[in-house]
Amino acid sequence: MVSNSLKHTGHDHPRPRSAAVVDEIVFQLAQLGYRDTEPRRLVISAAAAQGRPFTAEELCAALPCVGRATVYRGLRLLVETSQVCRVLLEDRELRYQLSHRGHHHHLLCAVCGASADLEGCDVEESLRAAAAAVGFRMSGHWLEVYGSCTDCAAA
Amino acid sequence: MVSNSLKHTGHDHPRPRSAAVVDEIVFQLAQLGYRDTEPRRLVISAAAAQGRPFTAEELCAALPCVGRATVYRGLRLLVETSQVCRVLLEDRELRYQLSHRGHHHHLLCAVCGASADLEGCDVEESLRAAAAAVGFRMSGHWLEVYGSCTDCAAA
DNA sequence: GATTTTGTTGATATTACATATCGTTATCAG
DNA sequence: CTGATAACGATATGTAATATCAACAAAATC
Repeated sequence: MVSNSLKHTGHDHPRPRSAAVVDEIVFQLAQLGYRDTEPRRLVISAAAAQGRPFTAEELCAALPCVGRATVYRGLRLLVETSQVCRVLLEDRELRYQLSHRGHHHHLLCAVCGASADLEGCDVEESLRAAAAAVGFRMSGHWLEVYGSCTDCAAA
Repeated sequence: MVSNSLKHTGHDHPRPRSAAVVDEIVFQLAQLGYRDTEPRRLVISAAAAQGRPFTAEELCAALPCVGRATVYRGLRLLVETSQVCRVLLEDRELRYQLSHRGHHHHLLCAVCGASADLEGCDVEESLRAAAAAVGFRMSGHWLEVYGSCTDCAAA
């Protein structure tokens, strides 16, 4: 049974890295009362296997044996529990990717589609101050940065 | 003829402010080779009449006498020519609003839907530096700030 | 281990939003 | 005025996501 092998945490046979990620997320969900199901594991596994930000449809295509509704529901659940975060492309296409941190921003390569996390940037306070100047009380923000990654900039 | 009265720029009868805005935008479009048509003026006029960020559907509803396709085309033209800018709500709903400036950001009230422009905030350089630290060459960014306006914060 | 409870699944229909098509119409240059 | 062509609009089509609901399976209870 696949789910058994995924639950297995021994070291005798090295498993793909992603399996550990799936186990971890399933565990997090269990803590919140969400069940451990085969289709849900498949969705998580497929999401973890993506090398770059992906769309819901791409996940559906990668999981022909899982119903569309289940993929969408699973993805929404992952977003709600902050296991996956939304990424907005320059052409405003909505994509997703695993998130390992809390609040952060993305650097998106317009050429190859790669994504990197933006570190060491605290716009938070300067935004809050600018908002206050206009009488706004800031509660959140959304930021995406577009450009080209090292490789694509070189080529 | 309505378009004639709109073109009129005399001062004898004070016209609604928005008429001047429409004339200005129509002029800008003419500079770019776009024709001055009645339906297009209606779209621009309706967009200018909105008190807050609006959706394409809202414009369609406000303009029952103009075809949907025309409203969508007009809106897209206005975005392409930077006369109108896109606003992304927290629930990722896409809205529009007249833009009087070049690049700027929006403060969006989650309660009443009001929007204000964010001034005196230059995240540009700090973002560029943070991106460069990861090897990215930044070409642009998208930022929306959410919160509550003065009135809604008080209530 | 069997049974009950209830969250979950998935085929399908439906909704919402946006664009494509294409014959007709209106604008504007000459 | 007249012709070339941009623009219009009714409609069809496409796309993305959700709603429905009977059947199912995971976890709890007995």
